Amino acid sequence: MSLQEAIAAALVKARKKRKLTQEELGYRAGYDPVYINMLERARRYPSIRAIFNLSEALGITPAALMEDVQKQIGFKPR
Amino acid sequence: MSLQEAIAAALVKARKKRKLTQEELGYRAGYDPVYINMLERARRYPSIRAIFNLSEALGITPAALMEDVQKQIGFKPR
DNA sequence: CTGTAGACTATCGTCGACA
DNA sequence: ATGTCGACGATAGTCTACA
Repeated sequence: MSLQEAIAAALVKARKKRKLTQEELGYRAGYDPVYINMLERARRYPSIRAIFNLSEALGITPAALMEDVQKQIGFKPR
Repeated sequence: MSLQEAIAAALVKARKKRKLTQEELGYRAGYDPVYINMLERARRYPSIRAIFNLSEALGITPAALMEDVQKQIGFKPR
């Protein structure tokens, strides 16, 4: 599983937990729904700015989102 | 303190803790030293990919780096 | 409600040079 | 060892439209 795919999966999971549509999330985070869709299909790497905006709209911390991603790709600092 | 500045501060702090130069960090993380310099002067927002690469080179987790940033800007999920 | 496409603008990240 | 510049190619993110 690539980093991009892990981010996509983490975003979908967090959004569904909050029972939001891609469109609602886009609106709340200030992004185009088409872009949200691209992120969830692993077509784009979000900037850290986007991560913060999306996290806030999702009601989770960026750190928590990162942890979810780390687990999926088995990240280990050296 | 802006998000950009918080990221810059967190990166400088982590790099100095590891006693690396900007050049060494750039080399280890696979980025141009000029770019590391830009990040540390708050001139660029790193992509999430860069965050992962930099974190690995810094020997910390991306989540830990994000927590440091969150604290500095007082991030609160709604 | 989600996925896809194309064309667009803004920003990331590289590179050579110099102080 | 760091800071700065300008130019550049690559990629983030927008917008309209349709299935």
